[in-house]
Parts: sequence; structure tokens; C-alpha cells
Amino acid sequence: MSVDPTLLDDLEWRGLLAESTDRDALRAALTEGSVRFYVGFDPTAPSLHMGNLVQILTAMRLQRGGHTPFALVGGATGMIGDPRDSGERTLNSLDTVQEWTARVRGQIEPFLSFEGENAATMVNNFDWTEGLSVIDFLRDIGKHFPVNRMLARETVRRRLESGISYTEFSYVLLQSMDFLTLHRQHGVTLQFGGSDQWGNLTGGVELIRRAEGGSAHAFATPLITKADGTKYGKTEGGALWLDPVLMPPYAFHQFWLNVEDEKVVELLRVFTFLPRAEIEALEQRHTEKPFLREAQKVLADEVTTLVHGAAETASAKAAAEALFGGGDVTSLSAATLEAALGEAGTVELDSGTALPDVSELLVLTGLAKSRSEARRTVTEGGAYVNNVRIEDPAHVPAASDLIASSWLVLRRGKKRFAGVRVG
RNA sequence: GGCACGUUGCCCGAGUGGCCAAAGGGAGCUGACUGUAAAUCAGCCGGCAACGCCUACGUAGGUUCGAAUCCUGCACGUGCCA
Repeated sequence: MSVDPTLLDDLEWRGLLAESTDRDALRAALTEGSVRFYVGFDPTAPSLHMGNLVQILTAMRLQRGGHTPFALVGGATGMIGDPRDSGERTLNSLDTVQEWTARVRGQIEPFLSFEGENAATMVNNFDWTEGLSVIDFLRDIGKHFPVNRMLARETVRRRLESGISYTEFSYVLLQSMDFLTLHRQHGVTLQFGGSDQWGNLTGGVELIRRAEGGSAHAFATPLITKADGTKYGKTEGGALWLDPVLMPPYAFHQFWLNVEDEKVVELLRVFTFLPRAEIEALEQRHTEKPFLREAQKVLADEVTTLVHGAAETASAKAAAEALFGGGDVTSLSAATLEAALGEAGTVELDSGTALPDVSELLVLTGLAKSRSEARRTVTEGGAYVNNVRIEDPAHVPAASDLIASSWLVLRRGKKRFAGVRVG
């Protein structure tokens, strides 16, 4: 298998190497031949999200560069939970973890190639931890971890004040053992992960050295944050899920379309496979005419296509065009409305009964969480029916308001749409 | 196991018997300005059959005309001692 000698340069240019062990050694290894590498995903939720996508795409880049992926799902580590700043995790049941493990696995597979010389392999760390005895674990693995060093790790230090269980404290041993195991069984010599994983990554490198006298590499991708430094999707609508049920492709596409100017180029580098020249040209145009939002559009199309495919991307675009296009929604055809609003979310009403008032409609469509919130929204001037602002919370749409005699286009604020279909 | 301290709304954090649905900040929502951006400014920000009622200050009780505020048990957390 021939490898791409410019791979590391590309990763560097994209800003994907936030941290790394000996850069020269890594470069040498990646140039020499196909490197077996691994990246792990813990099933901490029913779906992977934006943060995991960075790892998935990075794995793709490495595989495309001629290296051999081992994608690990954390059936075991997911039972433990790695320490995080927000505090001790709640343990999930074995059933839950196993279900999530299966789902996560299914989400990763489409991104990797399981054929050819450098075919990918899926592994589950549950397989080599399930039957492990505590005595063996403490003797063979634990002996290589000086507690004073473990305590010095930043994630742990930050938790010493608020408290940390022995369970989470031990997490690094498990992940390090994963690396050692894959090193022994498959000759894996490189692991990467998010920068919050840096301590766990180096833990593995060190364990391989202590236990085997072997050498291995690791690098960390940067944490992707908003322009103000906070995490994406931390509060609002929740995480940016890859699962189309948890986050419809339309919403996913909208997210990327709305990315801040300051971030869009960085995101293009991290989340797309567009070549450097193309991204730089785009950056140039973006700097000159940011209001055209060309960079955002390309980003949204590229990422949505990667995750949900071309067909879903086309639907999402068409829906956005119909809703945001600036045209008169009342002139849209039933078919167009059906497609566009279907993307945004719709609710069906029985034509036999009288239409509810706007407040009720906002609640029914999920645009507002409660009637109070809905009424407030209307009073604040944030509610629209067919793009016409409604000021009375008790306003009831007339039958003549129905577009194509069956649709109402509901909108809250500037960009949240929903459809009501009467029929 | 003992002693001390703590547990407040999405988060941080005031409040120590009535004026508390609970200061302030952050997040979020809406409006104006824009480019379905950022910044800025303004309003909103528990629920409901809504000038009132209900739920809410870890949990279960108690004292009181009246409690987030006082008392008791319990749970959890942190610290000190054992």
C-alpha cells in the first residue's frame, strides 16, 4: 500500500493536530508505510455528534492517505465513563450501553472502507475486558500507573475539589489498555482523539513503552468551539446529532448554514474534504463578500452530504429556498409546501374541527413549549402565519388563510418554521 | 463512625420568618439593525381556565397567622477527626 506523503502537512494545515507526540517521528512513521491506527468512540448517548464527526473524518483522511483504521466502540469504557469537568457521571445500565454501542457502531461504519489493502476493522473493547480478572488487571496494567502521575493529570486535578470516584479515576487505565491490546494483537501504533483525551492518549503510549518496550504515537484534534470560545450546541437545541431522527437533515443543514463568519473557514478545513486551494479561494471570496454567505452554503452542503447523503441535502436546500427565498409563501404549491414543511416539521389537523388559535398552533407544532410561552411570543411580535405577523395570541386563522386549501406556514422568530396541514 | 459546612430556578449565584416566582450574571427567546452571521441596543425569560390560582428553593415531616429562610429525621456532597 502506498501512502500519501503529504498527509501530515494536510492535517497540520487543517489545524487537526492540536497536540501530538514527537512530530518528526510521527511524520516518519506516516511516510514509511501504512500505519495501523485506532480511534475510539464511547457510547455515552444514543447517537454520535459533531465532536465525534471530527474524529470520524480524521480517520477517513488517514485511511484515504493509505493507513489502516481500527475503529473502536467503547462497550467497556462506556460502562465506566471518563472524567469530565461537569462532574461525576451517572452510570448507564449494561443494556443501555450495549444498545448505544450497536448504534454508534452503525453510525461509524458508513464512513470507512472495509475493503482493500488497508481495510478498516471494527473492534469493541468489551471483548477483551469482559473476562478480565481484577487481579490480572491490577498486576498487569495497574502496576504501570504511578498514582502521583495520575493525580497530576489536568482533568483529574480539576475534579479533586468537586470529587471523583475511583471508577472514573481508573478510566485512563482502560483506555491505555485498549491501545496496548490493539498494539499487541494488530500492531496498532497510532491513536488519536479529541484534545480532551490527550491524557488518555499519552497514557496508552506510555503503557506500550513500559509494558512492551514498544513505541507508539498519538495526536489530538482540537476542540471545536464557537467564536466566543464556548462549545457548540451546549445549551440551545442540545447537541448536534448525526442521527437523522434526533436531528433531521434539514435542521443539520441549517446549523452549518448559520455558522459565524469567523468560524466558517476553520470549519471548512476540519469538516470537509475540499482541497486546500479550493478552501483558500473560498476564504478569499468570503472575506470580500461575507454577506453572500457562500462559504456557509458550501460548508452546509458538503457536511450534510457527508453525513446524510446528496438526496437529503437537496431536500434540505429546497426547503430552505421555499421558506427563506423571500417569495410569497401563499403562492407555493401544495407539493412544494409538503416537501419544504415536511423538512421543518409538520402537524396534522382534522378538517372537521375548528382551527385552534395561534398560541395553540405554536404549541402543537412544537415551536413553543407551553401556551404561556406561545402567548408571550405572539405578544412580543414573534409569531407569523404565512409570513404575516400575528399580534393577538387568541387570533384564529380563517379557512381562507389555508394555502392550497390545506396548509398553514407557521413561523416563530426569524428562522423557525413549522407546517400545519388540515385535511 | 463523629464533628463542621453545604444542597436555591437551564447554569453560576444572592437571599437567613412576611415587601420572594425569589437580586445579579450567564445561557435562552423575541424585536430593532443586518446577510437565516457577529457585535450592539430594548423587552421577555415556572405553569394555568391568568388582575387570580397552582407548582417551585435536596427530601420527608414539624413550629408559625405566615417559611427558601426556624426545628427534626433522611439522602447526597465537601472538609476535619476517628
